Amino acid sequence: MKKLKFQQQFNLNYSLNCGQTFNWTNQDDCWYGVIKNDVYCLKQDDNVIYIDSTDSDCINTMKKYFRYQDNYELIISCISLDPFIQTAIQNFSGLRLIRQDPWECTLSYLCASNTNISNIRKMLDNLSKKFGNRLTFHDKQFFTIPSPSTLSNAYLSDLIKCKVGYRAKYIKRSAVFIDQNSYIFDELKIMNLINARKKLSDSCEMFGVGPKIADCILLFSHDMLDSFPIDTRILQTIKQYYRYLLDPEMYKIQNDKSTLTSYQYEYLSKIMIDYFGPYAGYAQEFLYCQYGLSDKFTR
DNA sequence: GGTTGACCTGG
DNA sequence: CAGGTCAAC
Repeated sequence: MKKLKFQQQFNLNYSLNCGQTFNWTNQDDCWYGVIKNDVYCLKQDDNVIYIDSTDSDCINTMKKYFRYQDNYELIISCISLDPFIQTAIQNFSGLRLIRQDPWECTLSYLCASNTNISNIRKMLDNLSKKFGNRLTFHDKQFFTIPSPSTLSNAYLSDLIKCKVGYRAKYIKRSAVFIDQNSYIFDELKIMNLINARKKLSDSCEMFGVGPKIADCILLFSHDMLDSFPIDTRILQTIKQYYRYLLDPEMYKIQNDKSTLTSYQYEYLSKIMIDYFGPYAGYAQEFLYCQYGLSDKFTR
């Protein structure tokens, strides 16, 4: 059992359970999860997390994963720009962005289109059980996220057995591409957000990755903290609380079709990033969580 | 270039 | 209807 003490605010439950990552489970008063080829068991007490793991270097892994070096106070003060987000920040104080492995993140969000969080969890779980490696820890079974190489060799029919539906062909094709071109993730890291998003979403090789999923990949696994993914929740939030930021021309976004055209997406993204600044991605995560709260009361 | 409908699956 | 994207107008 090792300890990691955070100097600034940190909340493990919010960070693991806010819809950024989908392969952590809470069992026996402990968060269990797999990163690459290791199992981690995490508990929080005040600003300390207690780590039990198969990874001998787990402290450093956790520091990276939970963005230990981010200046949390500074980031929060930069995005605390209006009463609405201030409320969200208070409600989810200690929520942090997570730095995921690029492929694990890509696979997760390939599963995420037009479905809900519990279903994303199930799809990833099915894929890991069928194609991942089995690990045993604390007398429990865990499975690694399957590699691009494994999934590139998978039959479409076996992917479909994992209940991923029409996403099977996205997963297969993207796995084939990443298996042979894994350097693309390094190329993306030195690009700016606009170009990186374009490269990911325009590439027909990254089949199934549009602008929204591209933004998630860039925010959660490429350190692009200005990325501001716009999903249905965020779109509703913008309509309700940030409409005043939009050009009058763009008011037509009010028509209640839930999906955005790529043009509308890029426009809204620019507006929100201009507003929230270089840490817009943190703002997005607070707004996403806040919507989860208010949704239950207003609908 | 901007719209529209189909799409696996589960609650 | 849910953390969207693709293919056809």
